[in-house]
Amino acid sequence: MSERLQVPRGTYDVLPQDAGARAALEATARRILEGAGYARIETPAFEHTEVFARGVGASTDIVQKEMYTFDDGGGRSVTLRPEGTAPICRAYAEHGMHKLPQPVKLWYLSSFFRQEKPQAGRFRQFWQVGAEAIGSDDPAVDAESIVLLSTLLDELEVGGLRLRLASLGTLAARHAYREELQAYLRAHADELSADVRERIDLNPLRAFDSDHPGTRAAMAGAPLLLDHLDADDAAHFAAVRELLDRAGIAYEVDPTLVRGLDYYTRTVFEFTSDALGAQSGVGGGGRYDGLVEMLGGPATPGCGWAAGIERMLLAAGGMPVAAPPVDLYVAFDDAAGSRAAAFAVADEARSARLHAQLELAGRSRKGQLKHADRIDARYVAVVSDDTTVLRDRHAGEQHGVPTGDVVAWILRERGMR
RNA sequence: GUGGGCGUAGCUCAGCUGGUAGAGCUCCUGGUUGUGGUCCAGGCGGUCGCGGGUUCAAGUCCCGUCGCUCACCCCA
Repeated sequence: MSERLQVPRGTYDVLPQDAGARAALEATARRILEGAGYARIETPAFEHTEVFARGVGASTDIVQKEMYTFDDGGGRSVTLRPEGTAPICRAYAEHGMHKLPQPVKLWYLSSFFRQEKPQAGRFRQFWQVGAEAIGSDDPAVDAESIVLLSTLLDELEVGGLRLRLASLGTLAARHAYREELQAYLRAHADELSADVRERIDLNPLRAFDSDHPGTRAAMAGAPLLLDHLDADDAAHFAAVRELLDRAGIAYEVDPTLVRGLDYYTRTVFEFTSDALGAQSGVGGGGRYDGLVEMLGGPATPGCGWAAGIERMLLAAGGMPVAAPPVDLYVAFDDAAGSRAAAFAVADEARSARLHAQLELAGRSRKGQLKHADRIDARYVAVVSDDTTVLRDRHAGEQHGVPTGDVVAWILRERGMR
């Protein structure tokens, strides 16, 4: 035997026993999002690398070290999509969707790829459901986005949820703040942990999350981005909060909430679950008012979110999904040469829209009946050329039926029930 | 990239101080039963992750390596 192959690191097979829960999640997402007027979109699994380099931001971890980038064979650099928002904004610009009624509301359920070291709730190919509303800067868009994700998580019974909310202001305000924070950190460098000190240039905001005592003390006096919003951004944030309050959505304002993609402006939010391990984020998103323009489209506001399928399923616990009912299981005696007759019965049953399964494993009579029990078939037909023994497993009775009449007999019985 | 834990049948796992592999479940067959479920018997299935080393002898000890997993970082 050759060496046994296995899936690449960070990927997994969705086996039949797990497919039901995923299908149920997809159905729930579809109902909620399409009910709110979102239409499904599917973009390619890979894009020109430029889409992410410009959209997600060249300085982010995603672009710097997590992308699967390769030559497409013709000298162009392409990248397996690491996230969904930039490709959708690329599509919005490419197809001139600014001429449609605004905002254009789109949802997706797709797989994404990041070259990270896998751990609980983190994979190299992972699935996200997401929603984007592009073309309006109304605070109601932000609030509606959050409410939709909140509804989805509630309906999926994702446990231990917490919602954190912040506003990043405009890109300009954010960059100005970043420099101010870096200056503050450098001024207090001797009070900070080595870890935080090393990251002043790369990720100064992380200093807020440190549990190092000296760092915590120093950060108590650090400037906060929320205090630096201009009047429009502050008003926008206040409006979003008011709508959430009226909708009865519980949240906490977290001035240190950062998201690792450069395109966010104004509102950002994240749902976490304490039912997960270290990767506690189940879903999050925010507003990205400059993104469409960065990708070559007209200046267009937008807002959206994405939630991890694996993490939602993990935090929701496995909800068992019933197997589809089997109406008829067609058994036969191969030694008696009844295979062809049985094959015809199964075929006819399926034409009549019955869920029918044919014996395919050469089982003994006992094995066939055991299998009928295992798949919980309503009827078992033991077929021979002329006469079939048709057993109603629920009623516990059986009849001899001419083989040609088996399907008609079942349909008639079912009509009478 | 760094660190912790783990790698024995499809699954869950036993194999004590080294002596050339076991159980339960699953699947299949036969018997029993009311033609299923129960019960009994049998069968399929493993180069003990891989490669070296020590030894008369290694799943069991030593070294290396690969894989899985959890955590750091970051994110969904």
